[in-house]
Amino acid sequence: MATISAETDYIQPAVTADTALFSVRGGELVALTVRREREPFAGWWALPGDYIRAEEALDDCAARALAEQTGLDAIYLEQLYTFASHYPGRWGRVFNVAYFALVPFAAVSPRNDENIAWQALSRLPRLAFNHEDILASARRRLAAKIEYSALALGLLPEVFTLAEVQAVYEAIKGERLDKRNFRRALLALDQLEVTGEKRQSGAHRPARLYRLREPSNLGIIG
Amino acid sequence: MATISAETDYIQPAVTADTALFSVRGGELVALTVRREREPFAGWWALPGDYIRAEEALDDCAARALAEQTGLDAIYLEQLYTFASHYPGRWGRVFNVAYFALVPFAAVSPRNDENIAWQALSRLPRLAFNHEDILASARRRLAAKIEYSALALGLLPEVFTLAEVQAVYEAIKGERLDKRNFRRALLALDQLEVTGEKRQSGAHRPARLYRLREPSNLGIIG
DNA sequence: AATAATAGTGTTTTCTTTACACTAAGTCAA
DNA sequence: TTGACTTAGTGTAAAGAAAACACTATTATT
Repeated sequence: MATISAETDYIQPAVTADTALFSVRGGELVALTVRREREPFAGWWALPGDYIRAEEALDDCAARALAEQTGLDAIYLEQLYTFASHYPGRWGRVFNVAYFALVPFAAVSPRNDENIAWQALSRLPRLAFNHEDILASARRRLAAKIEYSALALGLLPEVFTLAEVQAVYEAIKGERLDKRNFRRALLALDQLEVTGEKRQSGAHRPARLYRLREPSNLGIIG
Repeated sequence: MATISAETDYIQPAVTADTALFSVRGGELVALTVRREREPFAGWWALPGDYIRAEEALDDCAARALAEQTGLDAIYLEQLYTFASHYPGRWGRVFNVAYFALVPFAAVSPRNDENIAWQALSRLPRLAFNHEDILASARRRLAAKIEYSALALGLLPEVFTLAEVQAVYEAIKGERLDKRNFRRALLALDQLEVTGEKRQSGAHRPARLYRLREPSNLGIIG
């Protein structure tokens, strides 16, 4: 029987944690990218991420990179998949431990930094490394998860209309939903409450505004 | 804005692919373990796995380790989660990319090697490294996946009775299932066919034997 | 005052899931 | 050879979940 291979045989790769961060802007699903400053792929758009440090936990690395590069803090991150890739020359072997998360659009956009941008998934630019693969994989996971969880509530701003929530779900699932069935199911989650305020957005009846009842445990479901 | 950290800052860890391999023996869920021959944890039971080699893909590494250590070949492996751990001394940082898979019990048991053993999950010995955590995580994934897929059909031998399939599902889910409902749902998957043979196993009516219709695409579902 | 646009609301139908009990076919022992 | 025992095998009814479906309400605009 073969055993654990000889020590000379295994390699010493670099490990990164990279996050596919989703939001919805104008009913369209978007992902956050940051512009790389150094080689390789200097100047390219990439997912926020960093090399892991000695003694650092994977989750912590993903959270730290996100905080450093985007200012986002303390959001729910879920590990997605680990990708192995190989780059010629001195960069060598890289393992990407991919994470994904959802945030309200407003959580990042105020920071008007040219090196951070939301990209619509429907017209994504080329990304550095294998980040396009990571993003595609995260998008599939997102669509699958949303089927059986209240996960997408994490995408919402402070207050919102039910039509806006429906737009988020439709953007993620890529299909139209029935208004009455959607509202019934959403309210049955018992996570929303009415604010009493209304929002006027055109020459028509204004919509009631809602807020999340308990912002704490979102995304844990499922 | 902070950027990708300095090159001196990141570390060069070891990366392994380890597989939680499940089967069912006598209606009980079991996992395959191999005995470690070298330090650290020499003599302990561990999950089959190995350090990844230069240029090797993660999936290939998991498959190779499994083939070398157990003789199993060409089974469906699904990546589960990546764990980071740290061991004092010269072993340093290790990342375990965990996989999980299901096989018919007979696929491994004939090989009567003292250094390979199926362990009942209900009375698992201490395992090397963080392999108990990996196994616990894999068991949760298994239970979740089986809810909405035909995954557990991968656990079956060449031919089998419906009662045996039900025992597999009951072992994984940890609850009793209704015989009629189970059979109806199972046959509705349209993956089984009758062999025409029967199996006598006691002083009672013999059971019809079934086989898988298309052994190829199991586990892909869900 | 009429028009246009989105907000908001229940019921019916269909499908899925669950609960539930008896007959069939074999072995074994008296 | 017959009765007792054991597991195999089968259908239907009820409950619950999901899907289909259309009209009234409220505001701005002209």
